[in-house]
Amino acid sequence: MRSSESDLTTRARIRDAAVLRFGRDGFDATTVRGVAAEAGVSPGLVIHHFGSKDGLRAACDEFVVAEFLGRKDDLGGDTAAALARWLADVDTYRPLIDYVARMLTAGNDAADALFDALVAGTAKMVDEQVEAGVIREPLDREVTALYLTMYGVVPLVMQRQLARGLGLEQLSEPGLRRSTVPILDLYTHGLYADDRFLVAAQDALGRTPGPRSDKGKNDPNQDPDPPTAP
Amino acid sequence: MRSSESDLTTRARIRDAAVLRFGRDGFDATTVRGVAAEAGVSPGLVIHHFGSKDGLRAACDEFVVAEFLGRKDDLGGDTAAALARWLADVDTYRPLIDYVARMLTAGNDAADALFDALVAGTAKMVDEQVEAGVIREPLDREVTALYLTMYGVVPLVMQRQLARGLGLEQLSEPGLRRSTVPILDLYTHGLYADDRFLVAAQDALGRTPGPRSDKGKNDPNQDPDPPTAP
DNA sequence: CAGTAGCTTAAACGACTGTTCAATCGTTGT
DNA sequence: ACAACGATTGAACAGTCGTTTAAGCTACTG
Repeated sequence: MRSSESDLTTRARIRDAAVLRFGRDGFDATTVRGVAAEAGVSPGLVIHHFGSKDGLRAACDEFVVAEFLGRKDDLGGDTAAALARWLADVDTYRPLIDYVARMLTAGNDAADALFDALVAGTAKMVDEQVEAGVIREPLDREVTALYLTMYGVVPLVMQRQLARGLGLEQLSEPGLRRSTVPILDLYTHGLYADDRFLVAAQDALGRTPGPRSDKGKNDPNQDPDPPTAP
Repeated sequence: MRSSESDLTTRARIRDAAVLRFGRDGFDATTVRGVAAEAGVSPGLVIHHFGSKDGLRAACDEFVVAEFLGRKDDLGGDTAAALARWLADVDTYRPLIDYVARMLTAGNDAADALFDALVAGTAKMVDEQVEAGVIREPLDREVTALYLTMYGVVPLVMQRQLARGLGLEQLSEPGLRRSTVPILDLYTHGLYADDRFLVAAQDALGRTPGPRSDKGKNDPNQDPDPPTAP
């Protein structure tokens, strides 16, 4: 995904064309013939190099993940930094971003491995920064790291809706810039003015699923995040 | 999506079968023949009732969205409550949940309309609860509502990864229960121990994109959420 | 009872799909 | 120069897809 045109192996050109198409249109909607046309070769050559369409997908998975994790195989490294690096330059990395976004909602083994690496990276970061006093001690580090990871990648997965919500044609760096401060504000001061919801949930869930939840329950104000269920 | 078997119009049975298949396997991977088999009818009948596979999708979109927004067409209503209601009883609503999750990453007009309704509902809730003093005044209500909406639906969109991260086969009510308190903790106390990141970002972005960002920039600790870009 | 309108089916059509295959081209090694 | 081998192509194959069509079935209306 660097040189714009030739001076690349034909195999690499096909792979790049596939990353582009898979990311832009999705795996099912992309045809071998389409990839071949994008790469300027015949359909048969695509199969010759990758065995099958699924083999092509596997090669793309491997390439994009390696590109994303920066080729250093020490998982749990700087995944968040890599994500930020990509998003800071969304126009050049768009094909890779789109591909990763598709992967994260795909549901195959490669996608699972990628997500696990992201969660591991976030968990490592949480541990380090809690140690350093930058982050509060979360009530549940594991679950917190899991949700922080999901919150971190959801702008990729839902980039269409995010761009529309920001009033943009497509995701762009200035658009994302507008998000930075409000999100840091949320992560710094939280959303709620006090801890009444938290206390209510702790009261209701702390004991074995009991009856009396006379406070957290049917107050008209529901929060927009995952459920509570008395 | 209520009665388990018959006493339903054939058209409704086909529609329910389609919601199930579209949600479980995705639109492209679902065949008209598969929907017909699921509903116990012939493929031709599916087309007879809905005109085309895309017509079937449109009917499913309309049905699921109506079911989700509770049939009250006053958009911006209790969408968060509806979401919580579904997730509190994830096993019975799984087909609808899966379908909505697919919609939100689909990229058609119906999906856009659904997401807009969700954002509108969240924005309304933010306004009300800020008024009531339950929620702090966010720095940017619009962007905050947008991200709160995405954070609210990401457990649906990434339910596979969420379930895996929680150590479950598939999303279940007890699993989600474990998430409640840590998330409320995040929304109550925030993540960071102090406001150094927020202040740094405000310093860097407050003025016109200037040079001097001697603090917020290259500190080794990146946060897992969308980018910052000096 | 006759007739008509809609529900339903089985079979087929045409367009696409991933993949195969034989043949050609270009390069390299000897 | 020749042989050998991988790269590459165009055409073809078999399968699946969405959709069409003609015919049968059911149920209600006159």
